[in-house]
Amino acid sequence: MAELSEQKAGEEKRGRRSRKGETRRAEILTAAMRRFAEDGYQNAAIADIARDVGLSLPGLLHHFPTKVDLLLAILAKRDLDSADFIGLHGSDLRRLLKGMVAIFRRNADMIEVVRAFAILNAESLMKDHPAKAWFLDRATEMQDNFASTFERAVAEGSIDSGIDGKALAAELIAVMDGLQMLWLRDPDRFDMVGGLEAYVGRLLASLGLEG
Amino acid sequence: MAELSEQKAGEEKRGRRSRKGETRRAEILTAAMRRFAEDGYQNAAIADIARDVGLSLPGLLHHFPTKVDLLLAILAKRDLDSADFIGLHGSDLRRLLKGMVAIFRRNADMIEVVRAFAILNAESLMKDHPAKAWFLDRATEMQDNFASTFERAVAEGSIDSGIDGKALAAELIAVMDGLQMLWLRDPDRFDMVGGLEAYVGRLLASLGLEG
DNA sequence: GTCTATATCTTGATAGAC
DNA sequence: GTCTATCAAGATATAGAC
Repeated sequence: MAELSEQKAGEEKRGRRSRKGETRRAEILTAAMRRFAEDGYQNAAIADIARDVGLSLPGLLHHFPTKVDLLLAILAKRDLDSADFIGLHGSDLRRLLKGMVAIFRRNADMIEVVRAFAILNAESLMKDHPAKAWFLDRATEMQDNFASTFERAVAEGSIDSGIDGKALAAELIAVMDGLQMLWLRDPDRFDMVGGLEAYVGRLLASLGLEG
Repeated sequence: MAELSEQKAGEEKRGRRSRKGETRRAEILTAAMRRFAEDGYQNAAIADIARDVGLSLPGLLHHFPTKVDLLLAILAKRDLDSADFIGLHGSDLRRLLKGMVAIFRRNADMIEVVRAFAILNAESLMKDHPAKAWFLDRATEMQDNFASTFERAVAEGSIDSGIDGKALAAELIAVMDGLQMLWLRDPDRFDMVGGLEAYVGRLLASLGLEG
């Protein structure tokens, strides 16, 4: 939260002064994400990222003073790009689940981005990782959103009152994360979208919502 | 495969000469796993591992000449320890699924080991990671085992012939991996075992195998 | 089997010129 | 905004003594 507003303030300040500066920043972020997707954050060398965009290392550090700043900028950008998911917040259960399948379908064409965030997500489990808090917050928020959608469905009587919304929310996240990992390991042979579709279909059926 | 037999040959050779040498090796492997669980393979410093067992860095390198050797020894040990899972191979579907829950229950008391392998598993997605092949092989094998159990159940007529064994096998692995990740991020608040139990229960019910 | 000392490499970051 | 030059730290690995 604090990082996000700081970041936005920084962007505005620079944006006012130079349009080309913003382009550079965006180029760097794209290159960084690609490197993080291949080597993870800790193992990627910012000197390589600099060379990818035709800069020297100090040239890159002029835009992002430290490696951590670069990482946090990527996470902040992701927060802004997550508007599509936020749009699903408040939908009914069926719509939410179908929406997640749609997001997966779109993600299947953005393997670099998916890979970067899957790697960073796992990496953030490590001790003292600078993205630890961000991924924890994001996971908690997603879980709460899903849980409240399940619970709303119970309250409206559209699904059985015996179900555990929090547990199903966690399971859904687990399935999505797990399917992504399998897909990343073998993108050509594994059908991530079909996998989620099958799971969601069976889940809806078992909740009596299919037809 | 090649690494494993090489490793076993090495162990036999040393084992014949000194029993205390084997103890040292085991100590080092335990310490290494703990470090890898915290920092990952790439980020962990073997000098720290050496200090954990009261050795200097060259002292450790006498037992494992390179860092990669240390990693491969851990993976080879894991292969030997996986006997419990192999015992489930060939069981019927119901027994296999209940067996996986039992393994999860036992794993819930071994968080360091689970964390180490979850971290290494994710890390192995990275480019040129030395454990890449091992984790790919292991995932493929598990998937094949699960799939053939599902397919056997179909052949025996105990479940519907419309089901896709390979897809369900992948889904099961995804759920287990995903639940593990959620648990590792928040071990006190998240019930990994209960999560898998709920999933398996619903899966069996939807296949008409509960009661 | 274990140590001290050292070589070598890589990395993130700074100083200061242009 | 970008560069050259440089630094300081940390890592793996080796040499050689005990």
